[in-house]
Amino acid sequence: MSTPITITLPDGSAREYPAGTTAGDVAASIGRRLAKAAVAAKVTSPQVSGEVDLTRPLDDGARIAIITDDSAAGLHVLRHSTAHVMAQAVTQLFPGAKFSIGPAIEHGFYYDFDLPDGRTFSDDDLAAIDARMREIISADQPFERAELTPVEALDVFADQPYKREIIERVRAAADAADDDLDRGEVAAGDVVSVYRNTPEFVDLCKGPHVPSTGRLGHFRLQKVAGAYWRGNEKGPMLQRIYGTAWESAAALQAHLEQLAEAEKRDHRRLATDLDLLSFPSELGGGLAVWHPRGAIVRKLMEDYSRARHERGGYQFVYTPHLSKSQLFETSGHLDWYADGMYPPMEMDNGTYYMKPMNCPMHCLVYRSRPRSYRELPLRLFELGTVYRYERAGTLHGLMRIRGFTQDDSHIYCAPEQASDEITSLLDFVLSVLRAFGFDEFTFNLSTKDPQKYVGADEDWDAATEALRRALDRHGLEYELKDGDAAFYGPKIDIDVRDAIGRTWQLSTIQYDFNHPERFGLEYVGADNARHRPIMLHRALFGSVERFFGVLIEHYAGAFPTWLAPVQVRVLPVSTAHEEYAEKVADRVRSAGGRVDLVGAGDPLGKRIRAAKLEKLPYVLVVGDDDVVAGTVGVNPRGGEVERGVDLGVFVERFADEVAFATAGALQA
RNA sequence: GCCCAGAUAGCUCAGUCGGUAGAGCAACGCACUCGUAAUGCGUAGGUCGAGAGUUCGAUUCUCUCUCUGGGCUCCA
Repeated sequence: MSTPITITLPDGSAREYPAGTTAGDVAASIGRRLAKAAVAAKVTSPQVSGEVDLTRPLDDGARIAIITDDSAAGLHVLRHSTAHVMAQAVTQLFPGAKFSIGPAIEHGFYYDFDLPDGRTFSDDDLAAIDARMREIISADQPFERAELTPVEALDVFADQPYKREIIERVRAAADAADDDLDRGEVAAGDVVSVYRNTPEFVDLCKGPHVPSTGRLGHFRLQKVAGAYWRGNEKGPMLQRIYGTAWESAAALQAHLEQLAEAEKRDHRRLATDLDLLSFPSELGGGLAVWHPRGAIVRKLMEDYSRARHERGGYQFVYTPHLSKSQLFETSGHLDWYADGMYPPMEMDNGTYYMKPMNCPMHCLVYRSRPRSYRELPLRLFELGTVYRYERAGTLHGLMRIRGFTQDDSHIYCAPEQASDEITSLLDFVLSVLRAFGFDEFTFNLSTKDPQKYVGADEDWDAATEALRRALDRHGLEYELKDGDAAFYGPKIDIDVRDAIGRTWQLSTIQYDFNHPERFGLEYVGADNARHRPIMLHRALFGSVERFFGVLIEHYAGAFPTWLAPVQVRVLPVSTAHEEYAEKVADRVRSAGGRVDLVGAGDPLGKRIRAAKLEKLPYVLVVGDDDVVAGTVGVNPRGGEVERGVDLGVFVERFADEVAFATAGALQA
């Protein structure tokens, strides 16, 4: 027998094992539960570093951590392995199918296929593929790893052109660093790793995988979609199947319920159900009309925004929706975003465009007269409606729309003021978002896209530094998004987490030294010399329409009382109580409440039900007792019914609740 | 823009193997006058998304367009 090897566990303890021991053996030696939950291992040794299969023999001196199925890394392995099973099922059911890539993604996996004769998948096909996958899982096929040279691998995948292309690319590009897609598919260097399940089915893959298909099973195939090979819209369109996979039936079930919950909250459905707005096809895609119920919420959002900006030292401006092309030539938008703008309108004295952004117009306001350093920072605010020609396939309810209104501000300041301004801006943004019920945020710092930028590198560096400093001053964690900046400068984007854990990108703070340059903006400094200001673009809601959509989903249509289209509904028990009900409604109305009344035509239970389906914050039921005592029966949304509440007491409580919610705007 | 799937009453959906359509809810009317999530009966409501083709006849089959949904790509 060869000499034993020493393995170090995550707690620092070292154990001895016979040579040839695998990560799976180590897991088994620690405990049955661990062995059962193990899907792969993370190993660091002189020879290997990274995630490996449980079946891989360990080297002497290796440090090892078992990856279990409920960890992020473990789920990734399960999903990736399930993707392989799906590919095998498809190649069996559709002879001649070519398979390309099949990674694990958040919550699941997908795999892209090219079916013979341009065939496409149907829903029936999905059911058949699902059934075949379950057979493969029952067969408990092993995932056997092999490492090949690229030449050998090309031979193995002789009839798989996409796999060959990946292998060729990896072989050709020693600098494959720019191609994450491919690196996920094969091992690094000049070794190509493959995983074989059966004599017939082998797939190119970096691994690791579960030891055998029997380890899988808690999955569901979800949908078929088209997807471009390598994401290139000029390339071939492949057939993609998405699925979700989890470590247990319970986790799968929980995820499916989460999806159902998200569907129930879909703002497009709720907008129809609650009569908030609609997208008439006569208008064209991505254009909405606001019904009274939606419009009142929007008005409240905008009123709140205006009140906050007024107190925040902003000055309000208005600018038109159209401009001659010259403006967008000056701003650079026609150079960079002509494709995203509505087509030009030729008119007698020139070419006009719908505005895709407000900033060029605001620059004209700035430039309308000489500016002094004493005016800076100059904060211009506008609820400015812009139009962008979003491609037809990208439109999505209020979330992606062609005409929308930005709560848009451009702050002109001296470069040395920028850092302070951004710092206080962050406070302002978060305070407004909190007022709408969001309290978890994530921050992204987007830096220069080397392919798409204007301006000097030193300016970019200084601007990025100013943003970074502001984030640091707040002690905020942020993610660096390399290359995600706008062409004119770096930015901070703020995402919020909603009630069911989804994140939405809403606010943005962008640093721009380019527009002031292009528009020749200046101010006279204390030194009596001319200086160039910098400009901060910022939006809190981003788009009022989109923000409204997010609010609908966040609250599932049950808006907080201060935002609810109808806050209080009064229901007389019978017609005899209608006169008193009118009095109650008047009283609530004069306290500023949005109130309505539904007479006793329908049974009370039916009227209550209707009010609940409309998600109204308060239903007031009034009957004989109330007429006599001057009270109301209060049925609050999500709470217990309270009979005999004094009308004055209810009105006071109600007014307090609304005042508290909007306190941020009312305080200085 | 590309791939796939759709579009029937205000909403959710059924149906027509080619002979111009039906339910539930909503609306309206009548009766009921009721104390906290669906009272009963009745009435009305549809160019079956738009246009063209095939056919004696098209909502149904074919094509084009528009819009919608899921993806891809894009997103100042």
